[in-house]
Amino acid sequence: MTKTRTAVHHDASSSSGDPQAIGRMVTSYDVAKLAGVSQSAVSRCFTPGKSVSERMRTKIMRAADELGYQPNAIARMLITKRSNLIAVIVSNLSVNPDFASILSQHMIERGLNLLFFTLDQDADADRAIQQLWQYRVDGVISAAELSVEQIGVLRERGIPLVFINRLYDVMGANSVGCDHAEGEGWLIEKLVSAGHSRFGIVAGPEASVVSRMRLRGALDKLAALGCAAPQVVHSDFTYAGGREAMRGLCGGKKRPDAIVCANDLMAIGCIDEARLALSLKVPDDVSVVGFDGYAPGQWGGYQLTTVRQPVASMVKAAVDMLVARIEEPSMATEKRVFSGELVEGSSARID
Amino acid sequence: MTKTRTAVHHDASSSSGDPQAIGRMVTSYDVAKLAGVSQSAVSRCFTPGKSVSERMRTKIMRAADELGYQPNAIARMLITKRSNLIAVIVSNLSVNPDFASILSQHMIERGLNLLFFTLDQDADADRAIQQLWQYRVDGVISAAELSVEQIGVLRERGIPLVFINRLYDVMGANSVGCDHAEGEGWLIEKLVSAGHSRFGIVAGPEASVVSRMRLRGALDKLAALGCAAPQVVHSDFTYAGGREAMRGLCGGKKRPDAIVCANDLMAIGCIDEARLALSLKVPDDVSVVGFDGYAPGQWGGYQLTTVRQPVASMVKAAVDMLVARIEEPSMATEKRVFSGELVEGSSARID
DNA sequence: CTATTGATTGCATTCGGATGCACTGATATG
DNA sequence: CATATCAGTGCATCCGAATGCAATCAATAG
Repeated sequence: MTKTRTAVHHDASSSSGDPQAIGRMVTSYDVAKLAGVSQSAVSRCFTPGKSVSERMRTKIMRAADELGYQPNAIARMLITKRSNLIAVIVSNLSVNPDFASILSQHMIERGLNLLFFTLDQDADADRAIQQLWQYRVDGVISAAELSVEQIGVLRERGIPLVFINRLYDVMGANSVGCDHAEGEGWLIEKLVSAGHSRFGIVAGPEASVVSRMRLRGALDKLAALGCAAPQVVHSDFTYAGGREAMRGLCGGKKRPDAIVCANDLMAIGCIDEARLALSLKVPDDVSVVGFDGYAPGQWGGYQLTTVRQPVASMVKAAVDMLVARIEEPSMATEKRVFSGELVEGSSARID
Repeated sequence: MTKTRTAVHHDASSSSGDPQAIGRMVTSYDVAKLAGVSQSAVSRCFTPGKSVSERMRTKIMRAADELGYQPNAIARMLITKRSNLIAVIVSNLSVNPDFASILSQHMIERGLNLLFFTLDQDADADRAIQQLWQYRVDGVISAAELSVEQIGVLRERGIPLVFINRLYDVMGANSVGCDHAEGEGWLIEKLVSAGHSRFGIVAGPEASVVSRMRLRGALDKLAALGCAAPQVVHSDFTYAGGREAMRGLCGGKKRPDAIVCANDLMAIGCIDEARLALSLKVPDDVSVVGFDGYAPGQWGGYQLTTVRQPVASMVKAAVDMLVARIEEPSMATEKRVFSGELVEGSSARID
């Protein structure tokens, strides 16, 4: 039986006059045939940690090289039930551009590959979850918000999940994040102690968890320091949104002397609006602070005072946590919270 | 035999006291058993275009829903030899941040999924190629430069490849790109006809194909218009690199009156350097133009004159071309070149 | 010299869905 | 009424690598 099969394989591969020319895949049987060993031997040879004699290894490797053989990950996945695939979910407005790049490096080091999903519409999340399940990914890293139901689906199916930059209090949702409230508190402290008293806050969308945490941090600190309640407007995390928000905040009679933005991009918008449209000097007339560590915020024209999120540490932690969970599924749910790093730029008057 | 097998499956799944709780996967056999039909029927039911009666379809679908069945893409891939996976290769400095997002949308529409590779080190490219081959991706879109050997490997293995934003003249390399030379020519024309005569060019790295094409376009047009040879410096496509290049160009006695940058980010760096360090007015003292359509370039402070690459069209074309090639592998190699769109901002004096 | 141990190796089976083939009815045609 | 046609269906097999088990063989121990 096995012999027949091997023969068939050989026949097929030797009929190289195949016009389609895509050439039948080289399989472990082909290598086995050429090396004069069994298919099992070839398989073991390509599976780290299996016992193979040196003689056999070199024989097989020579044959494999000659044929250009690479194990078929698909077939391997089917039997081992390990795909070495990690699904990464990002929403279009989320995150840092180099997030994907950093993540990718960590994956490479661990021999994992990235199945990438972006969410533009709400329906996309369900589709993504369906797809990643069909591909039997080993785990999921999400930089986008998911509904409780969606998290539940992953939980039921036993797919390890780690949120990055979103701290959830949903059962089974591991997460890695930045302490938004703490960082926002630092900014407020700095601003208050430098004498600012009329605060304007440009928050993100009401639905954004991240925005809510940052807002809460700011409000709590202001209250703790006995400051007057700030003027709060909600925007959309974009540059244009920041400009518009600034226009709104400075329209009234008592213009704020400090603007606290939920992210750097909006802060940049605020600065541009202040300088270009409102003829205000930053930071002399108004201080502006952001949150994130978005690279353009550090350009010469802005030099934003902000809290930089430790993206590299967060990504590393997320991958570590995910891998740990894959290897030990019963692990307890865990949150890892990193402090941000205060960046004192010249966009705010803080002595 | 089949019955035995089905029975085994059922036994396993009914022993739900399983502590590991990851719960055996639900297979088409389970669904077939519950619906009282054959496994083939279930398979046909989930394969578009196969003939199944309405009665059977509803029966099967009900059973599938009840068990939460989703076909296992891995097993399907193994037999159909179609993974519905597209590898996307980007180098860390390449491209537009929203490139991935746009691409993802097109993929979703076609039922394809994205296997994502970023190249940070040179060795990464070979690793990526090895991996994507192991996963038997249906095709590759590369926004990074690959060596002729690497392209050759893909060709030999019959994996369709489309470059995006890199036009190659290598056999078998399909590509989609922007007409860099043309766009650069437009910019030069505008600048010359507005009276600029002393040109400084900030090119990208010498090795960058894109940079070379843009440089060539500028030089050719300048020569065609009978202008004096410009001063050319090579930089690295970064903000800091742009600033440094500007410092270099303006160090001599005869300062250029127009700076042509190989991308927008460097142009932004040039503008900041001019304004903040050299106390030059842009565009009064010096005009600066870029290339790309990088969003921050359009912020109020910069309003860059540039050529916007039609990213959306390019991505769509790349996906179309790739899909066509997957379906008809013998298709001739093709290049699709899009014209950019001239954006006349206020960073250059062009009347 | 024989028994024991442990490292290699091959065989047969398995993963889960797709599909060629043969078979069943039912409808359409002459 | 006999026959051609065809949509539906089940059976058996296949895709390509991993692995439990048994067999083999060499080396060490007694």
